[in-house]
Amino acid sequence: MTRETEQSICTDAEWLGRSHCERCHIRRLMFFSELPGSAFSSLLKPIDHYIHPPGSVLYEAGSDKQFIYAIRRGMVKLVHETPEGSCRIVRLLGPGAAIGLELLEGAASYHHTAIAVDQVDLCKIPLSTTQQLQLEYPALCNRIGKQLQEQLDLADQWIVALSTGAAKQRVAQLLLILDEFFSDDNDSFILLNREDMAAMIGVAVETVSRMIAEFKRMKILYRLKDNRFQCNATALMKIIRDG
Amino acid sequence: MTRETEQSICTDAEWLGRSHCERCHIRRLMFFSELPGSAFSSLLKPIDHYIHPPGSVLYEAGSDKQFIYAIRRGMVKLVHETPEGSCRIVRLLGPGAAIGLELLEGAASYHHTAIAVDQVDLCKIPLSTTQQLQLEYPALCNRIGKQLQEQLDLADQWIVALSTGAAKQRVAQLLLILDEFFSDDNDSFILLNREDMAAMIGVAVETVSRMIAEFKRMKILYRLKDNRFQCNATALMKIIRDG
DNA sequence: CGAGGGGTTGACGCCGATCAAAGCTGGTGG
DNA sequence: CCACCAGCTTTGATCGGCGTCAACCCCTCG
Repeated sequence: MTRETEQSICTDAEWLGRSHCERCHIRRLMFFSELPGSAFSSLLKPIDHYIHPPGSVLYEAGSDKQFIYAIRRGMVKLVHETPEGSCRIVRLLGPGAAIGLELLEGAASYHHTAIAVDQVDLCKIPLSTTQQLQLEYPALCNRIGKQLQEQLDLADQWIVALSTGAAKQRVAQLLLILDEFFSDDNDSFILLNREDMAAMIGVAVETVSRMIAEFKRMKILYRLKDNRFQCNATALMKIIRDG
Repeated sequence: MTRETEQSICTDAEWLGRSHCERCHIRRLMFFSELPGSAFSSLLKPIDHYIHPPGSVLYEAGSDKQFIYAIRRGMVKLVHETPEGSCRIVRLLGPGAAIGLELLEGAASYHHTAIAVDQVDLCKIPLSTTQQLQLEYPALCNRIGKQLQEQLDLADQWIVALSTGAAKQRVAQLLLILDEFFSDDNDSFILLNREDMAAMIGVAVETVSRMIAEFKRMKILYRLKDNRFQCNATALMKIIRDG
């Protein structure tokens, strides 16, 4: 457990050990919140707990791995890569979200590439384990349905907020999302790099840079420390409304 | 049943009568495909069958109706309207799809406005009926999960294909989608009006018109009869690749 | 100290939004 | 049956926003 504070910069995930779901302190957030603690005693395959450094690939689109992941900490981006090399980020997920759920609905392989944005802490759940639990506890189905519905809502929001309107408005919407869903105790959030932001809203890197720089000059966006930022949500909403 | 061929132009739905799920000839496509025929004998509330003329509103975002709908025939658009009056279409659904599923996952109201694009034929399922069946037949859960996953995949495709790249490429992608998912026996599909297409890909009506007109001149898109069209998929894919 | 990667800024040209006007088409009523 | 109208589509002209290329800055790391 002393490893928890380490963060080596390598592309391999760090194995933190077996997950102890029955005494997981964030289980109510998580995928298995419906289950009794006793459910985990008879699992055929273990659920493991890993830590991934920023930028590491959790899984690749099309690969046929057999794991679902539950995010405990950090941000994960789901990326769609076109054969021509350009890529578009279709979702940004944080603690409590589960990824790779398409495997449960019969997909032969992952539909996206999943990449850690910052340091990510997650539980790796064998597909067969979920299926086993699903048979024993039908209530787990509701949890899966809820996860899917939440991701569907996020995808719709992505279309409406991040893929519509002028570049300035999209950047403003993105900042509001970071502020709302990814801010910590002191209401500050990590400002993603320009490339990621560009891939989220579908504009050029330079355009994002210009908008962010302008927001900084206007004091609508300001640094707290390191790359933690705060924003003036009211001003951003005004920009989204009035253009 | 003689009413089936009628199509009065009014905003009210035409009631066709009780659905007979146990002998529905497209049930394997539908929401209740997992259930035995006997499941429908003890329903507390009826499942009704309606026909809606083009343009009629099936339900409005935010309203708290208590029905889920299964599409039997026709196309339905899910629309997000901004307070400023502009709107964006986030999904286009056809036979076999179910809409209003967010009610099952605890949403207090519909997340979108649903509007019939052409003549739509659907089953109106009371929320309580689905919940009742879900208790009796946990397998229904899988079906719901599958529906949600399919819609999530559609939403992701919407982001990647219809909200990314130049206007010409987006229109090409849209035509490919219409060709793939909404074409009938003779491989022809209904060409949506320019306003709807514009709301799908997030560009101006005039721009869509220019692109469509250009495709017609290039013989990549050609009318079969009325407003049924065919397209040259290979040429469209080339445009998407090369710009 | 130099190299390299990410961020910022400038210059320029093109795509697409906007406004305006002119076809087209189906429906209505005389 | 034809004239007319309303709504949709097409096309043109113009202008601004944004993509592209390039230079430069700043910070980190070797």
